[in-house]
Amino acid sequence: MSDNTPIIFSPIKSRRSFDEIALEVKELIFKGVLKPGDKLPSETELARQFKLGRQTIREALRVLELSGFITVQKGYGGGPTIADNVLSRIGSLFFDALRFDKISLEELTVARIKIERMIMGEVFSSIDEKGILLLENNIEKAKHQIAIKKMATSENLEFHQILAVSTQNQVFAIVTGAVLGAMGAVMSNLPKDVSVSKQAIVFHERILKAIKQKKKRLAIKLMQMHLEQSKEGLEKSPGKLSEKVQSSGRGAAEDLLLEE
Amino acid sequence: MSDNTPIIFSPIKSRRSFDEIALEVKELIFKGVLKPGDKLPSETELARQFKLGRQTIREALRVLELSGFITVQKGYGGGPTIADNVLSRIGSLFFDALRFDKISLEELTVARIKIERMIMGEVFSSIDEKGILLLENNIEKAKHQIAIKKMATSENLEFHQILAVSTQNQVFAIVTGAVLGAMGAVMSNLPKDVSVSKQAIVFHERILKAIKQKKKRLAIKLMQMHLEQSKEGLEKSPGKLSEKVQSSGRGAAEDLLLEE
DNA sequence: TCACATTTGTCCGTATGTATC
DNA sequence: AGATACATACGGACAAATGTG
Repeated sequence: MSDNTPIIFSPIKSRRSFDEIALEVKELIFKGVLKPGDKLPSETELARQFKLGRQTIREALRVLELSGFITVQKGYGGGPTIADNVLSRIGSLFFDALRFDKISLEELTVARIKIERMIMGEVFSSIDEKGILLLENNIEKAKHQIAIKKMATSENLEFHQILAVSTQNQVFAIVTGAVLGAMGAVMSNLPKDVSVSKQAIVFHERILKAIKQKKKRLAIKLMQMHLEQSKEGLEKSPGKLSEKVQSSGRGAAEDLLLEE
Repeated sequence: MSDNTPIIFSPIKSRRSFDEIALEVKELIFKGVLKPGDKLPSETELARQFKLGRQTIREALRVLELSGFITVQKGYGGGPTIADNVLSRIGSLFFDALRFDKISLEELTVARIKIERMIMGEVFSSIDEKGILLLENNIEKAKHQIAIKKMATSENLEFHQILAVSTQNQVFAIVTGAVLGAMGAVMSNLPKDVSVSKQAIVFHERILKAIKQKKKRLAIKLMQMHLEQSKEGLEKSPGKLSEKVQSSGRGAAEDLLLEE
């Protein structure tokens, strides 16, 4: 009940030095002083400049890394580099959230249908030639997989991601990426059946055709049918996502942490 | 081209010990062995159990903290506690993405309208008495804020979150939580104007009324109007978010990092 | 109010692994 | 192969915060 209080804000109690350092670097990035590809000084050098210990600097770098602002390479010529991974971090956190909340397969597929239906509606006002080309190439790639008797799961998911990207709205792209990531994880735990991939490709071709012909209602309808069919396929393999997705950790830590 | 491939997974090159520790703890959380509220052992104790240095443990804790899985408190009785802040982390990363100019305010608000419109459609088939009660309570809380001449921003955002939760679909709740988190971050950087909160509450009351009367089309229409109005309000504060949000950093780090 | 214990935050010095030249 | 530069990791120490008696 009290758990329904909104999420949203974390109090600004950053009196930890490494948080402040991370914040300063972020500000420099937002200002454009530091751009993706730029290299930050090494840990020891940063420690010298900020007059802080290396441990503190390291934790600041962890913060920046986990927020998608830098990557770190070791070895000669390595060190922290400004990156642009915020979106992919959002995607992977989203996937974590799915697992954390133990979302059911039912919920996931239902939400996917609604979301992709909505996106299909958006695509028509924004897709360009390049987007259509991407879709065509994707279908070719998928067909090639089938031709060599392989599943085309990731190619087929990519079809939907391309559609989301075609809305020209990153928010849709992020949300879809996250949901499809979860779907991919589910599907990777399913028995392989090439005919499933084949069915999907047929739908993708029909959807693409509808897009080319600017038949919006048809495209939306086809998408709906496509996803409903896919949903039914998934339902035949029983179980919750929370059970499906769990990597079979052998629980080394389990005993330790709980021995108390 | 190759950059269009979906986000989703980061390569598993985690040869760093702290990444592995973080992963192990995450798995325990996913499995349900560790639940929000549970306390982890102290840093020194963890170091002992995992047979690692305290520094390594600390970095693992940073990873977990930045992913929203734990919070850390200092002092007696403090230490790491399992938390459920993944959504708020996603929200703040969304906000980072906005400032990084990866997402425009336009994109965010447009996406929000489409998503909430969709959710409004779902609410009718799933909301129960409890949900309606939550909405009523929320409006009361918001009104109380206004009564004492305060903004009701977070209360008003919560209204929308409650709607998303009412769909009984966690995916919608998560997506909405992330988007609203970003909206909240945006709004917190806007000049305070109680009349804005007031306007929103009026709409919320009308929407709630429509829900009670099972007038689906009306509710959707009201939601759309409400959000369009809110969007216009945001657009009046001129410029891009990236300009608005900059905290006037005095650039202490700037000179240092660039002196090379 | 005053110690006191616990735990994070921060520092230093040192050693090891790793990638590049 | 060897030297260099860097991140990774260890151990020990002290400061600062926070709750208890």
